[in-house]
Amino acid sequence: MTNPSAAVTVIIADDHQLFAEGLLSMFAADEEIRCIGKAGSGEELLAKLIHNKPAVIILDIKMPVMDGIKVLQLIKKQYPEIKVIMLSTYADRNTIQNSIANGADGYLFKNANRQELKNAILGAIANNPSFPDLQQSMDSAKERLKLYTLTYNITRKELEIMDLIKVGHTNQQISEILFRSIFTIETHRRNIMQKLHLRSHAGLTRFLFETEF
Amino acid sequence: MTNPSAAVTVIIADDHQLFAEGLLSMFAADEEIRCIGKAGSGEELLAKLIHNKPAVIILDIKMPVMDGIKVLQLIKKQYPEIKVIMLSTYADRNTIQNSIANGADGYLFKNANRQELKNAILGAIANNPSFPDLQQSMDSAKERLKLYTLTYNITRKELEIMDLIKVGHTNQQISEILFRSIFTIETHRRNIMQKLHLRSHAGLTRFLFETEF
DNA sequence: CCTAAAATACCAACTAGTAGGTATTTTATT
DNA sequence: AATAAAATACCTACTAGTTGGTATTTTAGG
Repeated sequence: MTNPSAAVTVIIADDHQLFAEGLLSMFAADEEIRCIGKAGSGEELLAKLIHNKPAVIILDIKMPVMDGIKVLQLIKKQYPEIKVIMLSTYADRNTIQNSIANGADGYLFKNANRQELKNAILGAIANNPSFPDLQQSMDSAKERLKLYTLTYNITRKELEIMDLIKVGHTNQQISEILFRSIFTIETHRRNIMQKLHLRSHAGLTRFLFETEF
Repeated sequence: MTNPSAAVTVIIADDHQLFAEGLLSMFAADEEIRCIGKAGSGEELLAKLIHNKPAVIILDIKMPVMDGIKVLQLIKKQYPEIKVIMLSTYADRNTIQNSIANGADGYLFKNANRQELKNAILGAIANNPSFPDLQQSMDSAKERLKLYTLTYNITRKELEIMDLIKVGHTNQQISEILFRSIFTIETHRRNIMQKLHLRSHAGLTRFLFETEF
């Protein structure tokens, strides 16, 4: 280490031990980043913070019982000086905006790479928060469409509706959001289910989450 | 390294780069295990295997487009000598049994720790596959019940029904599985939704997946 | 410009789940 | 043995989603 005192201290909160331990080893040899702990739940993290305050927290959004956004709120209320980077498996516009609204200092996907995570950490302490860019989101949406088109022949509109179904909207709500007749939405939905070989709404929701759609 | 030639070669297949890279660094300093690659999808993995055969593959079950079980089948068909350890976020009895039926050499949860993963890898090459134990599953079910009871006051029966809902069963099907009246299931479901402050089936399914229930 | 695919819209009959009730039986705990 | 919680069961009216049709308009590609 060239300058150990300058290393950014980090705590990782993720309910998957393997993931948390992986990140720990990832930065074990890093001079700029020093992981000083991990937590398997929001509760555990908050307890740890009482005696051990890092510069940055890497916070998984999807955790049992207390979700990441709630934990973010509590941290920012009690320790506004600690930077928090949210980690998520997928891009939900709502969650991203919620994170921003609650003072997160970054938002990263789990399929980011090591360098991107490091940049996010260093960016956070430099008051340079990084969030998924609109343009980039569009690109990944295109990627996804291409993928789904190839395997299931899902069209642009169908994908759009799948997103809205995943967020939990009913056909009625979707029809209002898209300014279309509910019959149109029903038709799209029917086509989606046919293409994915599904038979029920539950099956569709299941598919959307299981494939990390 | 005391004996480099004896190191078990491993390839990791997971669509989350951070996770895969984390595991790579995790065993970077390990003498017994040598990670020789990673893949972000089933397709990428299969392509890699043509020129680069490891002793063990660590295979995430939940991957876009081609799911882990399908990948497992293809691997075992073409390269029966390669050991495959399945990785999953949660314990779905069906998936575990499917993995066993298709010749997997182990099944691990993502909230296992480093040592458990290492044991699974070494166990796999020693023809000593490790799968979630029935007794252990029961214990984790109890843990989960305790957790949900504390936060939401979910009862044993309600938890049982939540499991069946998650798998995609309708009230009718659940009533047949449990030999109970459909009215009973409806009542339970209503109580579940009330306790979790949810208003629709979609919301419930969403909850079940988002909280990694 | 033509054409095929995609998106739009509608109808009717049906199945599944929700909401607001009530009420009995079973099980666990003092 | 008393009691409280949990599990069971039923009814009605209602909302949401499914299925099997049909048909028109828009859009993108050759």
